[in-house]
Amino acid sequence: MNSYTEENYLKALFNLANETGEVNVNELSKWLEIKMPTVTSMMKKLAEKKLVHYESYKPLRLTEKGKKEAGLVIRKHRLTEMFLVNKMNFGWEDVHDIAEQIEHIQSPVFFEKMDELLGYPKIDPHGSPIPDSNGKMVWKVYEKLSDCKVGETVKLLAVINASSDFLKFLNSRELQLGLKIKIKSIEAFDKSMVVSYSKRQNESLSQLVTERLLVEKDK
Amino acid sequence: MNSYTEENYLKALFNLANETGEVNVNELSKWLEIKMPTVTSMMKKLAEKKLVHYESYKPLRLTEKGKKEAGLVIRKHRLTEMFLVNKMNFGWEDVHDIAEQIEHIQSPVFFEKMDELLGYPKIDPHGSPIPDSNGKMVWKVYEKLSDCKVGETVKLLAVINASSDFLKFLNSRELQLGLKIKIKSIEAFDKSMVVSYSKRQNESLSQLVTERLLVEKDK
DNA sequence: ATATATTGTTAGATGAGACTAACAAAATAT
DNA sequence: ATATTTTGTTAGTCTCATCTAACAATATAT
Repeated sequence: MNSYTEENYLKALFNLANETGEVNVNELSKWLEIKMPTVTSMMKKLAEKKLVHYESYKPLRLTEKGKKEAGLVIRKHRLTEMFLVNKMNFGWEDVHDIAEQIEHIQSPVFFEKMDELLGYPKIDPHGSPIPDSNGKMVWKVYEKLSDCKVGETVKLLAVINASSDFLKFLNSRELQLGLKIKIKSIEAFDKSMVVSYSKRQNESLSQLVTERLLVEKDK
Repeated sequence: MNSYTEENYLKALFNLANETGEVNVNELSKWLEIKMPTVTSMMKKLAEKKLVHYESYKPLRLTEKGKKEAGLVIRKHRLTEMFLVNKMNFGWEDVHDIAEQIEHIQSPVFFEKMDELLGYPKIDPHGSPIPDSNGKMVWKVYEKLSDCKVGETVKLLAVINASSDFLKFLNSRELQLGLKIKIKSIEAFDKSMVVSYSKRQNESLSQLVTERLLVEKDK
């Protein structure tokens, strides 16, 4: 069994991993707001437990075992977010901090029950995939709205870097997952986009917004 | 803010308090399965925080502040148990260990939402009162079934010392809160009772059982 | 290619919450 | 009333997860 703290390191390693699965000590340190020496020593501990590949001065990598256990923590987090939104009527902007705590509850049956009550969801309220009970997660291939072209119509399927403030902004514009968005124009100067969706015509979205919206080309 | 550990001590002090509100170090130590020296030092810490009245070699007593904070932890515990049973379809025998963890979640809004979804319940699934948002709790005056007389008809309103095994036993006899129970006879020898309720006629209940069932005389 | 900046490690300290061993006070039994 | 048992405290140690200070390795810039 991993401690509360260890679970947080595993989750962070998973979330920060680049294409090759590597994470730097410094990155992890900043992300967790924990000083580097503490991170180093925890990495040695996780290496002992065969959860992390650790070599001095080399980037960190989760082992297969580490990936699985990290995936299971993320599963608990995302199931919780989904439960909070769908069963407890929280807004998607309010669930992160609560899920951050509930993800550490030790009770398989508690999360199984959530999963069942939710009807075995595949994605969380922000469109992120929920890992399966083996910790395996598959990201669909989405495109950033910022990479789309004028005239295209796309479907909003996920948001990334979903801070509470960003989500509140989306709420204020009635932007929610599943919406069809039509790109009317793109400002060459600042890459801001004018888009239309549902009853909203010609809303302007800055690049900071459009690069956090993940979409699929409408078929 | 009190730590996870401090919350557990407060809760234990509250639950163990006798009529005068006193608890011995030894009792607390056994209850928490934590050695006495550790308990003593935690009591000094809680005394520093004005949560406990502590004097060497004297019994422990929660301060008013301590009572309130303990009540709030118990409130979170019992709201959680109610939520698990009423909203997540857990059996009353399966909720204690999960609630024991969730009671420490730091998120007032999370528990307010539970309370709201449950319709502001006054008692938990075992019939124990749920403290109000100021930590105040009122026990109704119940009687033990073991103190009732032959011929009386009573209503089952709460269970005490509700271990999972005890609750499973009650399940097996279809004994649940709200039932009307008629006392047919009492065995002088071992104080066991023969009772009838719902479709069950002449079920025999040992004294160990009857003294854990809290009832109200039928009016 | 060397100086500088950044990143990472080692060593040692800290606080929380647990422990054991030893002792002291209070309660109980003879 | 004294001896014994039970309860409670003190002192010191341990582990976990954190920190700072100092140093070492690697990366970057001139």
